Amino acid sequence: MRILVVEDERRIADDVAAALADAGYVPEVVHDGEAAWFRAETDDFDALVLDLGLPKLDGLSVVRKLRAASVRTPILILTARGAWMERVEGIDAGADDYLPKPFQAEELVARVGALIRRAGGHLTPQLVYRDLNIDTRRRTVAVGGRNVELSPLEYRLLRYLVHNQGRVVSQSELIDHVYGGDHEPDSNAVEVLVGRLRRKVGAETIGTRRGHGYIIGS
Amino acid sequence: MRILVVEDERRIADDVAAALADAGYVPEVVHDGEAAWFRAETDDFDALVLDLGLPKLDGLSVVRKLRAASVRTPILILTARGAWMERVEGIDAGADDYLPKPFQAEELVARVGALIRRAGGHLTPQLVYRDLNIDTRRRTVAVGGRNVELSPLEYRLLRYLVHNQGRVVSQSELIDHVYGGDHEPDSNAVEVLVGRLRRKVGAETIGTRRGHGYIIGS
DNA sequence: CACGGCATGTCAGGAAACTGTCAGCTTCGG
DNA sequence: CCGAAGCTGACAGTTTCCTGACATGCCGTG
Repeated sequence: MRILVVEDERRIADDVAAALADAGYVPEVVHDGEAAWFRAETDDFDALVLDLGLPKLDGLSVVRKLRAASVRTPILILTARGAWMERVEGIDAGADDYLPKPFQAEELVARVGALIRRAGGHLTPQLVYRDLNIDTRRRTVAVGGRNVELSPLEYRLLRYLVHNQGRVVSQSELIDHVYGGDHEPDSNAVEVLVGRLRRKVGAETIGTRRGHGYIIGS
Repeated sequence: MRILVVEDERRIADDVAAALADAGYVPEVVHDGEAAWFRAETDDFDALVLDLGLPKLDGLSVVRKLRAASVRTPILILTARGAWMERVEGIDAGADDYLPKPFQAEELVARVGALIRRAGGHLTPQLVYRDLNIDTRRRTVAVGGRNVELSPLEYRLLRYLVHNQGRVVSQSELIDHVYGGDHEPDSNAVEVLVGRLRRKVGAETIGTRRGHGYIIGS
């Protein structure tokens, strides 16, 4: 499931993208209205998450232009708290739902899920690699149908690898995405974590590319 | 039977609430459109009584948004005398009936009763998980057929978990939805609450995902 | 008003899980 | 066969969660 996230504030955009990725979606982020319009009209997303205060072309105009162009992708708009005018205008312009800032990442994910379900009747996003299955709603992992208990870090690591399956992921990239960046650089924490994860999901699941990083699904 | 009354004029709101309470309903009063939207979407009422001239978010928008969000609760709108435009718009927006002001309290109660009867099976007043049953109208909880007394917070917590059964719910999400967001961030109130709830409904009902949150229905 | 009861938050102690560090070992590439 | 990279078991510090005890505040009753 691909989601286009349109938000100019870097921090919020990153948070939203991370939360969506958490849930098994594939977010793409752009930072201004023109890019949003171009991407949404050119490509086919399952949903849009759209901030209203945008550079170049404001969010409402994006909604109107897309609807005028018969783009029916469900749109969730983000509005400042109490700016009810914006909400009403947004709905009028053709948005499907709104979420007042500040919001819980979980709530955004839930709303996006609801939008997509309403639009197309799809199910909970699941990440799959062979007989390994990550249910992002339950936050459970099953291998060959058998449930496996993972710690928070193990879960994030596995999710990131499965999400990027077929690609080699370097240790520093993992530190960025699993630990949020700040971590002792010369530490074997990742190696230890990978080891523990392998014991739980099966050693053959995660491959090592000596000197490059780790990979799932060679 | 729970009725959400949305009316900004204090006197009218009180009268309506009193009349409904007399008739055996359980009224809840809010005074602006945003609160109405929040309560009606979050919770499960048997009917809405909705004034049109509201602060923050007008009544018609509330109706439209609720219907857009698939909230099917029957809605009775209150309109000024002779404002037939409003009535048409209200019905168009998805309201089920209207009552021109001024009105007799008895008539309002009668109409509300008719609405609820007409709605019949639309609502989901029962939340169920295994042998645990929540009657949202009576606000009662039964486990294995035996009634269990819950405090207000315990009830809300349980309802939220059952409503989201099969999904891991983080503590911060619970703080948002059970406490309405404002709460000391480093407090173990949620843990204590969960503990007390477990003692009442059976410890095995609520699972802990260490580092992730709580879940019902693993 | 004093009282008790109830709901709920805070705190402290402890158990269990989580995770980083380290040292020694294995494996791989050249 | 060597060195570097990666793996692993053991250990310890930290975090998370649970629980009982206590404090506080509210509310209805006598």
